[in-house]
Amino acid sequence: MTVDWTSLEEKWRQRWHAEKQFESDPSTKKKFFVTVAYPYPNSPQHIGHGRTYTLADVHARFMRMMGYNVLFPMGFHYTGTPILGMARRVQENDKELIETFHTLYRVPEEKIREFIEPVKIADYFHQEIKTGMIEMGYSIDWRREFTTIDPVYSKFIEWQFRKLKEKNLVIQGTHPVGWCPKDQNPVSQHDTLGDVEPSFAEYIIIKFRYDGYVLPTATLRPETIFGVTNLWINPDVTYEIVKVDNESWIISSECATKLEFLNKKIVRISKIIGRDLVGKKAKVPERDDEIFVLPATFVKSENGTGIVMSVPAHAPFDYQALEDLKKNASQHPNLPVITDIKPVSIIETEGYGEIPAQDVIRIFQIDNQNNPKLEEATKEIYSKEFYGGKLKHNTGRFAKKTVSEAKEEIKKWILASGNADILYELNEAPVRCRCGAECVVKLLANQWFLNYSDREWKQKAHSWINEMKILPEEIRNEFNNVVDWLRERACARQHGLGTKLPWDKNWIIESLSDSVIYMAYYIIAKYVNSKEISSDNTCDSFFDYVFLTEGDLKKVSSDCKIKPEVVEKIKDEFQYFYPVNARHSGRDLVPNHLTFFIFNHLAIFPRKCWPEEIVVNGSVMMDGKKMSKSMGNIIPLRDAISVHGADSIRLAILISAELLQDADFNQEAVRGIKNKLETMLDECTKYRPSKNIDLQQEDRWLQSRLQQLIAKTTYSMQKMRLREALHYVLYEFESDLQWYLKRVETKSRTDFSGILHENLSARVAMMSPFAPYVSEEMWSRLGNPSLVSKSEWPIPVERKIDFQSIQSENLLKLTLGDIKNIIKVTKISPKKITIYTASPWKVKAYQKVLSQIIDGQVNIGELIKSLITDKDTEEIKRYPDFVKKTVNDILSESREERESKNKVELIDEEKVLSELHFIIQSEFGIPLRVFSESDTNKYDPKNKARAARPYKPAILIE
RNA sequence: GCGGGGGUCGCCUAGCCUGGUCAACGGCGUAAGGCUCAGAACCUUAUCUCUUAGGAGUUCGUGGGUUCAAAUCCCACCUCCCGCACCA
Repeated sequence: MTVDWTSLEEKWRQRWHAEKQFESDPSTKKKFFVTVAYPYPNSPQHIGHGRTYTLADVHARFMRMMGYNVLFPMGFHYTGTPILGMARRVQENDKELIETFHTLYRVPEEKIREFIEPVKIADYFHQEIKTGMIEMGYSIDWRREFTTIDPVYSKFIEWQFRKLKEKNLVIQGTHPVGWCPKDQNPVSQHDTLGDVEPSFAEYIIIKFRYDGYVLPTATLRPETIFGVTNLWINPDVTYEIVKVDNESWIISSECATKLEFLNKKIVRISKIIGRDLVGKKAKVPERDDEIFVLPATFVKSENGTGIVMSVPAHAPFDYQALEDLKKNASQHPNLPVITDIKPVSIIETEGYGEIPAQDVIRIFQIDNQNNPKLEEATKEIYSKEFYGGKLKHNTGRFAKKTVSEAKEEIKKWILASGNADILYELNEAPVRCRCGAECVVKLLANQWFLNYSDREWKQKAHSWINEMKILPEEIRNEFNNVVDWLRERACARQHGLGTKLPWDKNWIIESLSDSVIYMAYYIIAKYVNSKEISSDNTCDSFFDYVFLTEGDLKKVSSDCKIKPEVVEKIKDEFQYFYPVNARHSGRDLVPNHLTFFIFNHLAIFPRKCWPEEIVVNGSVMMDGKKMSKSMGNIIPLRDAISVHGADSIRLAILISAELLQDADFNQEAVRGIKNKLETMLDECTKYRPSKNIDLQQEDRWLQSRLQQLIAKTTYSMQKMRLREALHYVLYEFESDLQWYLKRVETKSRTDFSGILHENLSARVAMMSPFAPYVSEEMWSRLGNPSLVSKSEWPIPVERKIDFQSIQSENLLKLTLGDIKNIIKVTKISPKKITIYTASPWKVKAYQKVLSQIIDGQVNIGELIKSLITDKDTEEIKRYPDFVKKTVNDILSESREERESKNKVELIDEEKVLSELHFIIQSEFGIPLRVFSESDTNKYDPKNKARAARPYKPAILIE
């Protein structure tokens, strides 16, 4: 039978919708508030996105069945810059992007044309993603939907930021960014040609002085000031004399431009050619001596200031330039000093000699200053010395410090005396903006930051992280690490969609900062959507009242012009649903969003509203490979749904890995699951409830197993070990069913329909959070008029577990297995089979051994001793192997099994095993006889009976 | 470099915290058989090596150690992946 998944899903979706299944309002029930990080609508969602949402949905559905009033809402994060960049690219007719919209995302032509407007892009993918979520069967309360550019949301964010500012957690500072001088805008990766991330490094400008002028050099290694022997200047470059904040600097003209963007006041005075400076003497700051300015061709005007300080002992370029100069000393008759210049070693590093620069130059076989390998040599020595180097005695008070710690101190020291400054330099210059202009680094003045460096705030975050529930447990430590290294974070930018900073309208609140407490807004959104409140009503006192229960109801009501009962209702709803009970997200959000989420909740809300639990999941791989556009292996979720159906996808994603692992999605697995579901669905029409049958052993067994499976599945669900839970529901149930059917069929029974119905019903109920659509269908085919998503999660009943039957059926299975094994190994075709159960004294001995093992005694010698002293079991002497084998038998079973056997005490093996003849008869068509080892009249031609042990009968096959 | 997570029987994965349940779950793949006109699907069985009696041997990145007992605990090493910021 083939199933029409599309219409099956549609049918149940409509019923859920009609019955308002997932809309939740405050009630007298316990609540459970589960949220997921909302999507950024700049593309349709793919299988990978589906994982987090599916996980959260399963959680929501499970808790609903456990009797909670579950709220699972969804919003859309419009704030941010990527959509802006995309709109610009559409306007510029970017072929690649339009092609992606066309073929991969299948956006209609007329829509693409609208995409020059950023909000249209967001709106389009918003609807696309929402439809996908509905199709996936997510049990979302859509009345609470919103976007982050809704006016009321902005009011809410303004409130949030005023609160943070009141608490001094928003501070102001200066911050460098990649910048397009033409667009007058910061640039990120999306804005550059070739999508280069405009990264930059901080250089320290060190001011050497000559004749009233400053000769600045830029370096990454301020600590090497102690090893400077000379300056390098390019004799052929024309430098500029520039007034920089009341000093006269001699720098390249490129450098002058860079400085302008770093908020320096620049006045260009005149020019000077490099060679005119050669041979001059410059004063070294912080050192009471002078050095010569020497010529070098490796010096480029576009790098740094165009002047370089020379540290030949530790910088390969400098060493080589000096060597080159010495070789050609005859060409510089006016510079007799050059032969006297010697490298000054100031850092010692394991693996290097006195002059590390010389060492690397030898290793890299470099012979002149224009050799490209010098770059590599420089990098190597830099990193080795930075992490492993120590400053020598000739570095004053910094002696003996490691380079990594001294660097920062020395920088501060020189800066403090006014002999240094800071220059930012793009790492991979030139970086070009999409508009074509070359990017620079701009120092944005008065940038706003969230002060995650705040000691007290960090402390608070740490202690809550240690207290809250975090799944999986392994990730808790990572949160603590993040809190430790987090520092000030820019929380506003100058372009993008979003809310303006309330006290400084030039800034827009950045997207990772306006998405940290929005779960509270889901309560508000319902009333915005129902038009009961609007942005005219929502002032700070309203939020104070609803979220913090601060202020006076009457005053709030008149301030906001909302009826007091409405204000009160909203407040009560918030107070009912908050805190967030579970927040789900991918692990990529641990170092940012999830941690900010904790920080901000602690800052703004009272203790009772702090989030209770975070659940983190890994990502999804496609056939073992990372998903990426360039690999072309991104499958839009909606495409996958139309091919495989939502349920199969949900199961495939969840069953392939535990929480934190990357899940692998592959087509074969999905198909397998789909077939399995179809078979199961078929089964659900076969069985009907029935009463009053005579329960046989296998019936009691199946019922007991059901209880055990319910207990195990429930436990796994509570730990969010969904793979494991699914495993029980899909596979362990299956194998139990298989055995049961074999048993009843070989016994030619016809009265078991009710038993299977009971079993299947529980199974379907437990499957419904995972595969909601098909479970509804199964549920209804099993004869239930109501919805399974509204049903109760099965409760395991311990007293329904009959350990006797469990042991009995196990004995049958094991014995059957042994018989098959013997037949396989001996390759005989059996004519008849005889089974011998162990003598009563062996059973006694077994029980003694078992109970002693449970008490922790595994020493075989001790066990034998205690058995011999007991008259009932003294016969053990004649069977030296018995104890060892029995101990092994017992140890090779689970603790559970042992306990269970210990509880049962003894089963009548002879009686149990006689049941086996049904199966033997049906499978081999031969007779089976059972004797006790102690039966003196037994048929035992090969003397096999003596090998019998409890739970391990002896077997004779002829 | 710092921080985090891995390396398991063809592939993907579970087990590791709390040592004996482990030749190690399950899925995929492969092979044989059943069902079928045939196929798909489904079901059964097998899938480290050896074995004419239910057994034995060698395995869980490598090398040591602890223990009656180690995939699991400890130490060292090799190796792969991810994050390191103003970007969602």
